[in-house]
Amino acid sequence: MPDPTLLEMAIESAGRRLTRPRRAVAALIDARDGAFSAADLVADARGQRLGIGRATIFRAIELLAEIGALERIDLPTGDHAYVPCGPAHHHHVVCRRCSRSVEIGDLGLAALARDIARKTGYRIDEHRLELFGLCPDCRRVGAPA
Amino acid sequence: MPDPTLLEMAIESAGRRLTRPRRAVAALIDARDGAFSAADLVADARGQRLGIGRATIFRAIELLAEIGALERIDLPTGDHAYVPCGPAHHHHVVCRRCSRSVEIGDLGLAALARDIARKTGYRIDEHRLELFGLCPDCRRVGAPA
DNA sequence: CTCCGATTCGAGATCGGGTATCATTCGGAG
DNA sequence: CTCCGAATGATACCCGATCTCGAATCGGAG
Repeated sequence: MPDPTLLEMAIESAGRRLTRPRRAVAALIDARDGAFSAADLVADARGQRLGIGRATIFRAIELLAEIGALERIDLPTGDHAYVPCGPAHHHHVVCRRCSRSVEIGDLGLAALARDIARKTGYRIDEHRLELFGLCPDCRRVGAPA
Repeated sequence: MPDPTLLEMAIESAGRRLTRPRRAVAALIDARDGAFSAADLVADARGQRLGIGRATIFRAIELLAEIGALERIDLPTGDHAYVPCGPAHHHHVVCRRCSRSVEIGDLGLAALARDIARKTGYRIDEHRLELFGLCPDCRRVGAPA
């Protein structure tokens, strides 16, 4: 197994077993380069006749999300998708056509959250910012939708 | 029908029929004062022996969301919930204990989005910011969780 | 007020993402 | 190499949400 991927290393350094099915799921995710749904991975696995069980794929996604190598985002449609990402606090910009996403840093949001906390009296524990649009490639190629 | 509620007026002014089941759903929502799930409304309706069909409740929610009187938010758990709200662009702060929510204005987010667009090259069409925490009441009452 | 067509409803089937169960297999520490 | 708990996979199941379709309702025209 040359060239252990980032996802594989993340699993290992989290002290979880690096099993064949998990490697396979990691490979599927790497092959995707963008946000994907659980159903996408299930379809990919079936298409490649990997003998990966449906439940295993969901469990692998759950695991990767737990260790912070994956994050669930909520599409404007209400569907769930997942994006691979690093451990630091950040947010995502997702292309609504090709699903490629980039991470962006905090960008002053923490300060904004504090501001909101002060104004509303709420204690803010958690926030989520998601941005959707067209990536540079899709802007060029497609109609400006 | 004295005292037409905001939700009912929203339906009417959108040119949609103001039917009895829709009024009933609007009343259920008004009685809730906070974020709720579709399942909550279904349970409420059953509890009150309103003869409202399941599908009708979902359709009413969909309608209210379409006309902007309701907005779907995505809880950190991945579940969907809905909050009644006005038509202007805004975001929500939701109490994770009692589900009461307050709207907050744009607060410079549009500018932030423009900034992000410039940095990433994406064309940002849509963004969503959701904040979760404890409302003032729940801060006082409960343990500081 | 009455009538009529379009809209909306209600009941139930169905769909699809996600989870639970459980016997079997596997990773990897020792 | 052995061994045991973690992980797997097949399957059944759960539940939120949607689809279908005949029946009931709404509300504007007359």
